[in-house]
Amino acid sequence: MVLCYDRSMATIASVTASGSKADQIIAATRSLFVRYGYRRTSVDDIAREAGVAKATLYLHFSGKEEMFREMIRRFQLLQEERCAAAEAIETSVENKIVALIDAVYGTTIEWFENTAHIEELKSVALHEISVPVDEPVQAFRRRLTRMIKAAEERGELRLSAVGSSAQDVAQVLLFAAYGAKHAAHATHASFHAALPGIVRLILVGMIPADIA
Amino acid sequence: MVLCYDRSMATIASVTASGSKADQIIAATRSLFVRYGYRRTSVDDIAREAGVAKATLYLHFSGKEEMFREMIRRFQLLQEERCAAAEAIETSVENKIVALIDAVYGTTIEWFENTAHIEELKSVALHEISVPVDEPVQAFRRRLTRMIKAAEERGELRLSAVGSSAQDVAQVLLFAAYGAKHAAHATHASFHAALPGIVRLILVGMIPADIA
Amino acid sequence: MVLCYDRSMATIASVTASGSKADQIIAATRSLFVRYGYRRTSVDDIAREAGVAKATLYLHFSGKEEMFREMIRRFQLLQEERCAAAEAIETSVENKIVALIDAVYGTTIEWFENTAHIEELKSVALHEISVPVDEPVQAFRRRLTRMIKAAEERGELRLSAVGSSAQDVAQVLLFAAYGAKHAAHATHASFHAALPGIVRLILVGMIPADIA
Amino acid sequence: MVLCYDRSMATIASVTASGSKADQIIAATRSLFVRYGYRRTSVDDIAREAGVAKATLYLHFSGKEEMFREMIRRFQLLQEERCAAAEAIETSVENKIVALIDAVYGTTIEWFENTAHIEELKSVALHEISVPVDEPVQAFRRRLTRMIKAAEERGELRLSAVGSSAQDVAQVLLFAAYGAKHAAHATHASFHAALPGIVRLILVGMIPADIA
DNA sequence: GATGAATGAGTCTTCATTCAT
DNA sequence: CATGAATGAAGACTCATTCAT
Repeated sequence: MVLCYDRSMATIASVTASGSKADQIIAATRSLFVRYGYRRTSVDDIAREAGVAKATLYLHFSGKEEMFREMIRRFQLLQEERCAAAEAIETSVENKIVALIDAVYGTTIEWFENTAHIEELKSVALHEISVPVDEPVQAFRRRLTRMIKAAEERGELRLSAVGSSAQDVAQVLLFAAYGAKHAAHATHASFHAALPGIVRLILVGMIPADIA
Repeated sequence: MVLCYDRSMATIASVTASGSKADQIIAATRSLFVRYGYRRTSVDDIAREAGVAKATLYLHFSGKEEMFREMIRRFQLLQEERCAAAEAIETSVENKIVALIDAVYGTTIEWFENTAHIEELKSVALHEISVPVDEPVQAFRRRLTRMIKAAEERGELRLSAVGSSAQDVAQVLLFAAYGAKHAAHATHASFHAALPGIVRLILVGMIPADIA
Repeated sequence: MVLCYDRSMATIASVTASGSKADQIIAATRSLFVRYGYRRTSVDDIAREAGVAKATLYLHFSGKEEMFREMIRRFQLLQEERCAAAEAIETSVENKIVALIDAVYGTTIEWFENTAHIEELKSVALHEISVPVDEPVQAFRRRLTRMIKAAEERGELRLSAVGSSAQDVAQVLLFAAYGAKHAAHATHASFHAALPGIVRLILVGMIPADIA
Repeated sequence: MVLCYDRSMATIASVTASGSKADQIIAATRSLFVRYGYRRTSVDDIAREAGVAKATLYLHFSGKEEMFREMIRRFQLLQEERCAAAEAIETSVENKIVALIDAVYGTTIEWFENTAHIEELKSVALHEISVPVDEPVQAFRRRLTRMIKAAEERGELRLSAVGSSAQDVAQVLLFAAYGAKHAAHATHASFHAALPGIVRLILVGMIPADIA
């Protein structure tokens, strides 16, 4: 199995490096939101964790919401970078799909440590803070569809064999991967390990005999 | 397509019928938690929505947590009832699988109106209130696996064709359905409509030529 | 030592006998106020302890305050009865004084079981409910003074020996008895046992040699 | 009569001086608890009296209980200081006893303004907040006993004359002083004035003729 | 007479945010 | 830049009392 993305290029550490005060604050924000969720984390907690006075937080960010927004922004930056890397790899379509899903969902698991509060965070982002956390997922779906279409055109996948469109296949892949990400007790490692099998099961009927 | 479960038997209305005060309170609880989540819904809000004084809530329930617990209990009762009905239908394995998934996830979508707060609620249930909301999902997985195994023994599915175990297939079905349930803007209707296609795509390689 | 008062004449049981509903309620009131104090005892608690519905309490009493007033009234009735009995005994002045103090303070200890909440109760009685709980104590002081004066006239006590008035001696006796009553962990029995020694120590300088 | 303790050394003012916010809060706490008792005083009341926002109270103290504890702590500090001063005076045993009692009970009357709520406060301290308010009183009893024993050894008191032990005499002195402190309407001044007479009456039988 | 159900006013406590220094 | 101190608004929960049955 190829290494899906070059971890040295973009790591959590590189995005949360504790250089500036702002970095410390965002690192504290991520850590606490992961552990306790948005609501249960008080601004006091963040200040204590970041080792600064509460008022200092307000020097750098307009409030709790902006700290959250910035934390998400850094996450999406990392995710985006890894996605681009995954698309650039030259390998079989199956491997590329695995790499892309891993870049998106694997990064999510890594950053958010598969926290039980992930969807409280998502819910807050969408409904109270207006961060379009769903947009990257849509982009992901489009990328995946494009990848499958290209493979079909190259003859690497035969969608006609299962009577489904590229959109349908991308959709089901995405659904299954999402489900796997949310399986209880999933870690980045377990997700990483299970992914190829899931992709293979879904694609199995579409791979021409001469390739399989 | 068969009707997955007989809606006249067990509907949300039948479980939240506004007969007693307790029913009114639980109905208000459900409605507000769906709209605003657990934390953002205050006990005052619930009292206002239910049309009773705050103290009355405490006459019927020991606190906010117990209102939540009772709301979940009623949901699980409904879900359980529909699952049993789905398992009892006599039809093709594909239809039965669709019916079972619909009984579990369709009911969830219906009850919680696919709220963006679903996982805040799940998180609160699991971590702060100790309601085992995951247990029914495990039961669901076992039922699904059993169904697939039975179909294989009857020759209705050929797992050997894709080299997967019944557990694997059940797992992927569950992952995909979970993903579909969480798709943005999914409604009970859209989920209901998409489900057969998803199930078919995953099972397509395992259905013997003489049946398909 | 003579028996200070005839217990068969007036006992707590005879005043709180659980005949009527009102009796049950007052018995519950006494028991709970002794155990938890006035504020910490809720009307719910009283209803539960008395085995009646909360609304029933309000049939018999206008509110929590009146239950308290009635409870005090019954206590004072008992105390009064025992005082009269103590005064009627024919014995030495020292014994009579002991008997009188015991009738007042011993009854208090018995009724209120030397509760730590005694003065919260007194404070509530005086300041919020306007029950003159101090009045009986003043009457007691007058009785004691009268007793001492009579003894002096009879030559049984010689106040001139210590240069104090009957009022002064009564006062100090009363102070010391009050202190003994409030000693930590005092029970009715321990108070009863310590009382003669205390009285003797205070009177010792006034007893004529021919009597002592 | 000697001045029992040098008031300029340790006064209520010096302990509650309204320098810091915490001081203001404790001063308000003392004043309100004295006037209304613990339960009847709400945190809102304290905030209003102290002239700060309610949240400010929680900045300085963890809650109502801690405000109470701190108020008691300051009282005990003052009491302790005055006791030490009383013991150091060089004068007759009678005067020293009066001075010591005044340091303990006089300070209590002064600080708590002989409030009717004194024992609700004591009860709350002992039973709900675990402040050992009885311990200083025990220390006081030991000091008093020691003082009497020393006087006996010096021949200043003759306990044999009344057939009592030093403990007994200390006990009765303490009881009587406690009673005087709790006399209705006692003020610090009236207590101060009555104390020497009370002590004298109790000690009168033990003072050798050559001294008296 | 007795009660189950209901409530308005009040309790203590927390939190995101601001401001003078 | 950084902070200690302060706060208004809101949160969950309790209680003595009332009323229709």
